[in-house]
Amino acid sequence: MFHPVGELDFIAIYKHILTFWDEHKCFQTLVEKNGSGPRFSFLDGPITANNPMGVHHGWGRTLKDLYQRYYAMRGFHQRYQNGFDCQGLWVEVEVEKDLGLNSKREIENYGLEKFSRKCRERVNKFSQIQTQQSISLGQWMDWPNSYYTMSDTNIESIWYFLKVCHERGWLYLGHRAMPWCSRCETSLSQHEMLETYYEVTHKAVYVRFPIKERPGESLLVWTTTPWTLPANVAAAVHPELEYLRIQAGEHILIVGAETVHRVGTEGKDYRVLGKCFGKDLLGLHYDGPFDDLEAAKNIDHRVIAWDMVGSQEGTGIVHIAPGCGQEDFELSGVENLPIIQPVDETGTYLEGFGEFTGKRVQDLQQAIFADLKRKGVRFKTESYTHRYPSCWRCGEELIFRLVDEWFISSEEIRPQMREANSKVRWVPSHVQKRMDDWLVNMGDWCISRKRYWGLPLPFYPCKACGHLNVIGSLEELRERATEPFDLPELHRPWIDAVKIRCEKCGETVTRITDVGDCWLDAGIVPFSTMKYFEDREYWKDWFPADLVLEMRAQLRCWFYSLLFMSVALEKTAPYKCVMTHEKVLAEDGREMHKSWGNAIWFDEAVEKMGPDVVRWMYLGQATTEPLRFGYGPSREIKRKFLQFWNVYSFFVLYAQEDKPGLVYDRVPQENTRLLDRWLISRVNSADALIRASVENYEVRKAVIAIENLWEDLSNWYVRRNRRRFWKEETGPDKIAGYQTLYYTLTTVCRLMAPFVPFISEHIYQNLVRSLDPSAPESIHHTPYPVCDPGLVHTTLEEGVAMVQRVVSVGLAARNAAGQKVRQPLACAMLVVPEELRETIRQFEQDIVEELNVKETQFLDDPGPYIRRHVALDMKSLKSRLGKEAGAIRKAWEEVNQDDAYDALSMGNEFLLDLPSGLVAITPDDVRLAMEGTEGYSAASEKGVTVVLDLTLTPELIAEGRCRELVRKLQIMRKDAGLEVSDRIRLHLFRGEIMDDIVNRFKDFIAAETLAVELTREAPGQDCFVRDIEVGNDTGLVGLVKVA
RNA sequence: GGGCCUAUAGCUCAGUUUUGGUUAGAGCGCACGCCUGAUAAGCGUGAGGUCAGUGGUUCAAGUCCACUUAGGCCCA
Repeated sequence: MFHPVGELDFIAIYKHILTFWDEHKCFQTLVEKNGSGPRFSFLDGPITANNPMGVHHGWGRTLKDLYQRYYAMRGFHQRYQNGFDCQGLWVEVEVEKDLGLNSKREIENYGLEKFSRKCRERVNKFSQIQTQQSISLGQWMDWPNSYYTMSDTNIESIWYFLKVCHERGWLYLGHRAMPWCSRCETSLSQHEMLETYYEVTHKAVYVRFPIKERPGESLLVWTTTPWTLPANVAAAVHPELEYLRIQAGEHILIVGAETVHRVGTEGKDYRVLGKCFGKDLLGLHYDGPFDDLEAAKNIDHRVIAWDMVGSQEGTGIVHIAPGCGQEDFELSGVENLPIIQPVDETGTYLEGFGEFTGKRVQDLQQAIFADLKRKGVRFKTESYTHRYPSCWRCGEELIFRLVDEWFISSEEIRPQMREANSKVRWVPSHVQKRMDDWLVNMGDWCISRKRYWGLPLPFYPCKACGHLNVIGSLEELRERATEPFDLPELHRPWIDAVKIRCEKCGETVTRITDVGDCWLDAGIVPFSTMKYFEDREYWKDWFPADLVLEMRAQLRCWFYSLLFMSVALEKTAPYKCVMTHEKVLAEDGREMHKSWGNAIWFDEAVEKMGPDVVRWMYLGQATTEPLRFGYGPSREIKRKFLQFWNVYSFFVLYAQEDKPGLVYDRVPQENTRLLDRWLISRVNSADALIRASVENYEVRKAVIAIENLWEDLSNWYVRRNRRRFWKEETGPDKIAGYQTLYYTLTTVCRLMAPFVPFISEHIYQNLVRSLDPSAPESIHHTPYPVCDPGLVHTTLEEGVAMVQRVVSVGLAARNAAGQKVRQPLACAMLVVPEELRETIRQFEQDIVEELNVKETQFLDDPGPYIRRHVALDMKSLKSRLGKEAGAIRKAWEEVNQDDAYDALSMGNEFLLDLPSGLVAITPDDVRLAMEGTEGYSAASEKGVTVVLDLTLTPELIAEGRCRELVRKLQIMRKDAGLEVSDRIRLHLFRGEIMDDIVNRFKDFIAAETLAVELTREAPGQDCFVRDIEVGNDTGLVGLVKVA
């Protein structure tokens, strides 16, 4: 039979169950069991195997596991392939830190071969750690079969993709200004700019550009990046904006009309001389601030038109340096501007920049300012706070510089991607529009990185003939290589040694040294991991994925690269549905931050809360809102589980005694009570709701449905049925009760199983497997329960809900009258909806017991028993009617409250006759209250009114005192340290009340307190003794355990 | 400057679409109490809301529409 149930210990349970699954190979059994089932294709987004997992990873992983487990219980065959993202700057930067390296030069000195080995080691180490962490969260995956984006297969698949792009003419080497990290010495692509903008305060400078054609007059230009001034070639104005010619001190300046206030303090120290439009300034020439430098010597600085110039920004005149900004660079094409590239990869000034040469951008500010001052063109400086991008990896502020990078053109594919996106189901739906916005705005995809540990781009540009050779596979590389090779892996530096023959001219060609954007690595996985090249039939079975699920930030990373590559290769989206979730915050609503002390580590969360609690926290949260993760919420969750656990514990406690013949997976049919059928109905209607919610990606709804089921099970079914299980004999009624509870507990566990795999397995093992060894070995091998509509009784569920409300309202009426529940009352009169009377009548006994009344009656009209009272809401009246409110209050004292109540409670207005005329009082102006008339107490809520008859007969009073006495005896039993089943001898000594009560209720008292002997003699030395007070009487009581 | 999301009790959040409809709900916290055969558990009652604001549609708006404000996210 069952094992006794101890305390709820999530940690012990999960550890035990993990071992159990492992020893019994439960996951493998599941995969085999569903091997011939319909397919559910889930595609796992690769997690970067670079650090231990954080709690923010747990959300997605829990959702992923929920869906895989749910569809597994529904018999679906799945791949269960986990993925690791292995390449790119992420890994390099961490390895650099470990090795104490701090630049590309240091890496090269260290040796690329050793460096690549270290990167691989790191990935291997953390993929193992992350695997263990995921297992502890309960994730079931085919772990040994995880894919790694650094694998040769993955790399070759990307090569194929790149070759396809090349064949379509999409691939090109671009020369552009890119956001650049001078520490990592690489550019950042558009999607790497995500979450890289921070509030930064910079020193901004106003600089004069003296106009050649107008001696003594200058353009005033403002910039937050003074280091770019040596690269200035032009000044841009908006042709349609108004500009002012002003006298400021000794200078005459040209400034935008709307920004002129910046020139001085509140406009006091300048004088307007004239005005003009931007177009009037076009073509003017000016002296650049650094014309003395070799690199800027022959530049012809002029004023150009640009309609992106904002009227509020800076001075309305924009400094243009095409070598230092993307928009500036684009403008240089339109305006045919020269381009000055001031810095190298490390942000160091190149030759030709005088004293700046050899210095880094970050260290130059003072020198530039000093130089500008010396030349007399520095107008003023100011601190300026704005959002500025920094490197997402190392935190270094980014600069913009001109670089050669490889791009995939997005013009041709853009409409196809938008079309494909329109067929995808996004959860939540508005993300689809986000994706479309992103696609509309996406620039060409910059795929090259000037780094080491990454996908080697298979580009072999021929210096002799200019032809670009793109290799599409390892086999092709072998065929075209100048000599045979043996590579340990497709990575730098090994691959760099391979040279090929140009297919055009036959010249020997070397690979470019660039590696690829890591989103290429991740975007190819629907092909590389689904046997696109080896087994097309298999691929067709699994592509496109039914579900992809990641945090929303993946929109322009993984979701984007997946879509791009899949549309390029197959003209279709690789996913049918994409579910996204928001980010995880600390309990206080802020980001988790080590230094703020609000961070919780993943391992710590699992070890302290238990994985089931962690999962419940994730699954109970709307995926559209950030999750607040913390110990406070986890305690609340544990309490909810405890409610269910206690029912389980209660059931096992009694079932072990009585050993009723229980049958797994059978709905009790015979001898059931109405409340049994109600519970069975609740389970089945919840089942339907849970399934629908999960399948519609409304996981939270399912979680709430389960919690409500726990609540009804514990707080109504068990509460109302407890005495049924105390009975000595085990008759048909009791057996039906057991089977109902058994059916419910095991079914609810199976409903919960995909959500909380550990605790549900634990209970299943005890309730099902220990009883029926032929049942499936694991709860996760059982089919997900199917709602039987024939067992759902809507009227019954509504009726019980109404009974629950009657009880609640009745207790409120008791509370209002100050009558404790233990004092029996004669009658509760109920006003309830006509159509539910019949159902409610069947539960009269429940109402009678819960409210402790002798009987219930239905009432058509509570009128004679209640007094209505309408209180004015003076605030509302004052705001609506002003001064009249006082007069209304006076007049209100004369109003018949019943009439007013009736009118207002129906939502109508009530007309009040004032000397000044009729005033309409609306339901918003009042508060409706109800109280019992003399001798009655009443309360009302949502269509239910309960009137209690408060009249106490001597008989009722005596019974109340008896219950009081019994209660105090029970406390004594507990204080005496007795077990609940211990039998006692009871001494009721002294006190008149005893005589009366004992005479009337002797049997009742004996039964309730398990007294086998009840005596009026004085308690002896062996007794636990106490003076107690009942009503106005006191007495001496003793009790002692008897054998 | 453009787009998307959010705003409900002290706190954390349901409810809002499909389908506008009685007195807007829960948990936590707080106050008071009950129960004592689930017991280092369980339960009840209460206080606490101008449903961000304004306007509109409607017999009827927390719910639909428009605008405004505040916060968040994204783009530029």
